Formats: sequence, C-alpha cells, structure tokens
Amino acid sequence: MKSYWLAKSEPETYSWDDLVREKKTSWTGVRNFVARNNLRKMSEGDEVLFYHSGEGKAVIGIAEVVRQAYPDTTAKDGDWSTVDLAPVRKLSRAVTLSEIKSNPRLQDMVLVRQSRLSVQPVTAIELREILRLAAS
DNA sequence: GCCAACGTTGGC
DNA sequence: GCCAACGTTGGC
Repeated sequence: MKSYWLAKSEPETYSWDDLVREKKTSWTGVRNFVARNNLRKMSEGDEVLFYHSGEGKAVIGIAEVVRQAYPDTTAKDGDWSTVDLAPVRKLSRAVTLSEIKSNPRLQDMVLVRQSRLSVQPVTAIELREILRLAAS
C-alpha cells in the first residue's frame, strides 16, 4: 500500500525547480535518526510532498520515491540512508504553512506538531486536504 | 543515567 | 536578528 510523506528543503539549497531540472535526485544529507528511519520506511511509488522551508514556507509539489533507501555515501561516519526522488507534478498553487496551521483538519500534521523534522509521514487524509487546498 | 551547555533548524 | 524547540555532547 502506498504511503505518503513530506520532505523539506530550503529552496536556496535545493528547490523544486532543481528537482524538475534534474528529473531525479538522491535525497542525501539527512542526519537525524527519526528522519532517517522515515526514509527507510519509504517504498518505491510512495508520494512525497515537497516543502520549501525558509523562503517559501509552503508545499510546492509532489515527488515520488523511485528508489528505496540505500546508504548515503556523503556521510563521513555513522549509518545514514538516502532515497531517490523524482518530480511528479507541481501543485496548481503552493499551500502555505500559515494555511496549514489555520486549517483545523491539518492540526495534527507533523509539520505543525514537530516543525523541525525534515522527513515526516503524512496521512492519506492530510494529503487529500492539501491537494484540495491547492485546487481551491 | 542525568542534566547543563551548546549547536542547529526553522518560523517569526 | 531573535528565539523556541529539539538534538547532541560530555562531565559527573
């Protein structure tokens, strides 16, 4: 069964447009155990909301896991993982953090509850609500 | 094993 | 630029 996730990136570091340009990227650099464990739970075909932190603060597009977790060779030491992501589509409009925070249906999102976690699960209901907002 | 000190992330 | 939240490190 397909699972849903949210991954954060500062657009100055790696933006949605970068992903579109490259068509695929290895999501390296995660150095937090909870985030790493979430990467390891991802399956090929899972959908990942692409969130711009810092400048932007909004969900901007949907990506897809195209390769399951494998060792992150950019890590000098420790046991870290990465997955490969490819763009699926840009949202018709970005859904901002303030919209998410003010939406009663999205109050339990990890993004709201634990804002610092860079790779986090999203429920099917939350995903649907975000897509509904993007279409409004 | 506890906790103070420190570093980082990310929103404001 | 500030600071809250959270993670990590290291002394005890």
